[in-house]
Amino acid sequence: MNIKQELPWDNPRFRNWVAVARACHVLERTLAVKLAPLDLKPAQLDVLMNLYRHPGMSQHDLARRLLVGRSNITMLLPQLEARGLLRREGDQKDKRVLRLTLTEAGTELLMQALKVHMALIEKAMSQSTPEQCDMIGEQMRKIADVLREA
Amino acid sequence: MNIKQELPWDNPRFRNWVAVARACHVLERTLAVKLAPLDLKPAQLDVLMNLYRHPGMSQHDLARRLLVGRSNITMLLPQLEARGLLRREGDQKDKRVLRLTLTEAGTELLMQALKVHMALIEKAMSQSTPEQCDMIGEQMRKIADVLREA
DNA sequence: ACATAATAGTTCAAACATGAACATTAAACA
DNA sequence: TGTTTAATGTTCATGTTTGAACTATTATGT
Repeated sequence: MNIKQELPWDNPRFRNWVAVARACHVLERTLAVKLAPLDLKPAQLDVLMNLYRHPGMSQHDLARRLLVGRSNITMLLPQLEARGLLRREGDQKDKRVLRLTLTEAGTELLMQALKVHMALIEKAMSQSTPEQCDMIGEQMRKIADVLREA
Repeated sequence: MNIKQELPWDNPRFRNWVAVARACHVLERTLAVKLAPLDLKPAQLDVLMNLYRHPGMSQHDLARRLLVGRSNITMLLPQLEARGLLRREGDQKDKRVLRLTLTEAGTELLMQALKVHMALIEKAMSQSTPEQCDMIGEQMRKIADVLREA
């Protein structure tokens, strides 16, 4: 059995996915650098973005959206709350859950961070035509769906 | 000024990149689970893959390829070396550098891990036609190039 | 040759993420 | 109703990642 014949690097799907992973990794690292002046990490930006789009989320929902453990959220939020970027208020109907909302300051900081994020993505995706860009997004959404059932 | 007009979520490039990031994240998490039986983490698999393709690499080169700090490598390698998966040998010409090579056992484990990784990628990318897949890889390589100059 | 710069790797403390065990509250159901 | 099961969030111990300071070695410039 000649193992070389089965090497993943000969497989287009493998090579191309490696490229995807690399691009993600590079953009994430670059984002971290560009976000540093705002004293914000990519993970924290993800929190703010999700709270902006889904105000009143519970911590559990937030954790699932971020693909992260609940305890991670517990450790992450107090920093942001102490900076006055978000509020945690107990739900009246279900006393277990905490409802999360951005404050004015949180929204403000988010908008600044989004400018940075957006500029980076523009730079990255300016290589692709709108059609290519949409196709990539479509495929990636399919991939996420397929894998979440795995 | 109506801030809503500038919201990134209205921008296709932004939305589509978010999908890319999500897909990467999901695949990475899934890979971690599937790799657990081999007692291997994604980061460790990356090390093995790079040493397989570039035998005799220095730790510094490895760190740069993995987009990670040098100290990370220093912390990562002893575990793998203790498991007999790789060797670290001092370069004769330059006594500062350590040359890294996979052992037989390391190559063996890598092949098993690659089967797992490959199966996952096959499942993910089976959604795309070969043409779409190649196009995605091509765009992603461009993105990585553009950003590394940023 | 000598002093200065740069490079490879290590160490260490701090930040961060993870998962299991736990307390509290709610839902299911007998 | 009362008991069991499940869900939410926290705590804590463990492991990982990071960046700055450090040692040792090589390159550069005078």
